[in-house]
Amino acid sequence: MAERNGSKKARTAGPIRHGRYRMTDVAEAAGVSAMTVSRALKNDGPVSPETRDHVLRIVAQLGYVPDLIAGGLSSKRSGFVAVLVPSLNNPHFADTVGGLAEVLQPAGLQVLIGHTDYCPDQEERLLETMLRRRPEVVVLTFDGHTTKTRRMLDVAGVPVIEIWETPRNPIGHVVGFSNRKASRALGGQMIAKGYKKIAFIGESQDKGTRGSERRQGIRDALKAAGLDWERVLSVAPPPIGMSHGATAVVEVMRRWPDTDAVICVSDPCAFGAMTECQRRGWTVPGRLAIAGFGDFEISRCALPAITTVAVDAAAIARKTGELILELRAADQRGKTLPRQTIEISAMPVERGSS
Amino acid sequence: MAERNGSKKARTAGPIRHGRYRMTDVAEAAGVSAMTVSRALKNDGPVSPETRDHVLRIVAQLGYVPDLIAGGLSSKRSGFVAVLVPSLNNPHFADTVGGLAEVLQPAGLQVLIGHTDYCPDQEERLLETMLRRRPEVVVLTFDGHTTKTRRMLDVAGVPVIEIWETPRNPIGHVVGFSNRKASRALGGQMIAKGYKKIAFIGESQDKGTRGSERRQGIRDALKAAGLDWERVLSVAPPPIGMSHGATAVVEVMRRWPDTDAVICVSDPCAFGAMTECQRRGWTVPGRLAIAGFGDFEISRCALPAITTVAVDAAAIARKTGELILELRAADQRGKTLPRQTIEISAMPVERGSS
DNA sequence: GCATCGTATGTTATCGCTAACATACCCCAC
DNA sequence: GTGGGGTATGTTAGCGATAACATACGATGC
Repeated sequence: MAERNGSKKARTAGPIRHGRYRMTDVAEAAGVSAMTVSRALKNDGPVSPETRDHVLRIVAQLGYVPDLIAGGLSSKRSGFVAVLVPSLNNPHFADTVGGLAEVLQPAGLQVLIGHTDYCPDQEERLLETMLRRRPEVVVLTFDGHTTKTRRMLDVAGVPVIEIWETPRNPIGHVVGFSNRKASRALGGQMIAKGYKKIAFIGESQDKGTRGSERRQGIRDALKAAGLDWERVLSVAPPPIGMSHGATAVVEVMRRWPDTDAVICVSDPCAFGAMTECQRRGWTVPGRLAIAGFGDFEISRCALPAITTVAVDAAAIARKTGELILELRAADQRGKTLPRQTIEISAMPVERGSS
Repeated sequence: MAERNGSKKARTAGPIRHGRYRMTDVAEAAGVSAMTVSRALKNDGPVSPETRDHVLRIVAQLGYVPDLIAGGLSSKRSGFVAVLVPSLNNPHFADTVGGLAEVLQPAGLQVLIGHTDYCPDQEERLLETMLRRRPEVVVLTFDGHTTKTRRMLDVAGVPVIEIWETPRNPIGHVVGFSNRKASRALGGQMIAKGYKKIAFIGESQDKGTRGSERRQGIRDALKAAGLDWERVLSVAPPPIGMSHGATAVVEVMRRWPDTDAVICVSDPCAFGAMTECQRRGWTVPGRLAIAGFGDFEISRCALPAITTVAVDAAAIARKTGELILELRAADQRGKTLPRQTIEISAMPVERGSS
């Protein structure tokens, strides 16, 4: 591949291999000014259809790819949306991120993804890194923010959306639901079915996480019904998976042998608990009822299917995407939107495991 | 929050809310030049320790966040690594992306993630979008690239790493394994155990995907053993999940009632098939043996545990990360690395389901 | 027929940072 | 004491695009 940039002084081959051409190269080849090329590419300003077509033909011919780093510096619009999730390896967050990306792509926005590993300090570090890219919106998944995190967001003056929970003390907009209330509803349903010795398997060091809210929701339900609410086992820091559920359920039965139902902080954990029961010959739901949270594919497919809380996860991505586009449109007109709180549905679903 | 940028002419509040300060603001406050601030922040050039500390103190005090858009334009290093995966909602790819991000973060590199939905055209579109950000390395998950995709990569002159497969016609570096060979080994093992009527449940329209390689691997094994290799069911376009496995296994038994083993393109699919068998009272592995691919958590936890192919997924992320850092270091010294092909282990694991 | 307007294009001046070069100063050797 | 070489800093000139302003020209109205 010969160097074709002879027109100007020879360019050094820097670490970024430049898409061979710059906008001025295209302009020269098309016999117009760079500004006209810019307008033709963005299809916004006034350009005659013939000029536009001509320019685009040259662009295609050369294989010119515009440089958004330069464009962003000049236009002051990075085209980035920063999205922080606790973990990518969680179908819910993966779907949320994927859904968001799909909504934003047509609008020319790109998602910058980061995962915090459920650690506020990691969130802080990651956010700082991302703010250097001047995102136009920041999306956070409720995770207990540090003081510095809040300060950075404040200083940056960037719109913030918190999702997957309705935080007590929100930073900006919210698209989510109350994990505590949803969990309480699930607990209420189990109690209504007649279970009386209900245990909860959850995560340790879960300050600020959804898991902590869910634990409290179950406790709320048990207390309200006057039942024993001490049967809480905190296994390990989030996220806990199937194998944690398996070991935890054994521990629960060792500590509180008369337990008749176990509610887990999430579906994978519940699945692990259930298979361990089956392995040991404890029938589900005969000897022990099981419930999870989240309505993952595995809960629907397991045998028996697992009682859980179904969250309208697709709606979170969709509504968040729409809100981002609105925020951006408002900003373009120099306005700011008032704080929005969008409630997402999360309902218990009774299945064979309870 | 009052506007504090009075020093120069009043700045318009553009769509990107500027972190209040620019490097010159910091320089002014510290009584040094912008260049010194830049050097202090990057900790590379010659700066006296006292100056450095002083500058960093001012930076912290003001809450200054450097602008990488401007920095990237000037230095010609975007700090981006573009990573394309078929789907985020797949524990393997999620872990790969997560692992990569962790390796690259300390080096100041940021991952730009995109998902292709197993569609070459989407890959092409996504790649074009990403190339506008001038990534320093592009990571692709083998997926059957379009001609234009290959051309764009060629023109961009950016190093490419293909992962999770060893493509026949690689674009650049490779970190992966042969899905076909691994699958063939699994098939061989099933045959050795005595299964004779083996069916395969896979994906339709799977050109260029790992699924297609796996199907061929099973066929290779069956042909080599002189067994019937026609029992192949292509259910739906990738990715197929648990529910597809469930419906497919029923269809397999309807078409070929004497089938004694079913190998699925992936573990979730195998799990779905297995639970459906159990639901119908077909014992696993008594009536029907089941195997999957990938060694997902679910295969280890299911009852019985599912025979599968264990891929050293963590190694893919680690080796790819290391290769990226090497490529970058080489580039910094103006060199290019010769094409690397790094082989990852992928071995059949026999479990209770077969 | 001339002022007025709107459309299509070009010109200029940044955007915020860093590479490359320039300078100032200090220390040491001979 | 003078030259050479190092270290710490400053100055200048872009990086490649776009916003904002300037211009050219044809159409329209009276």
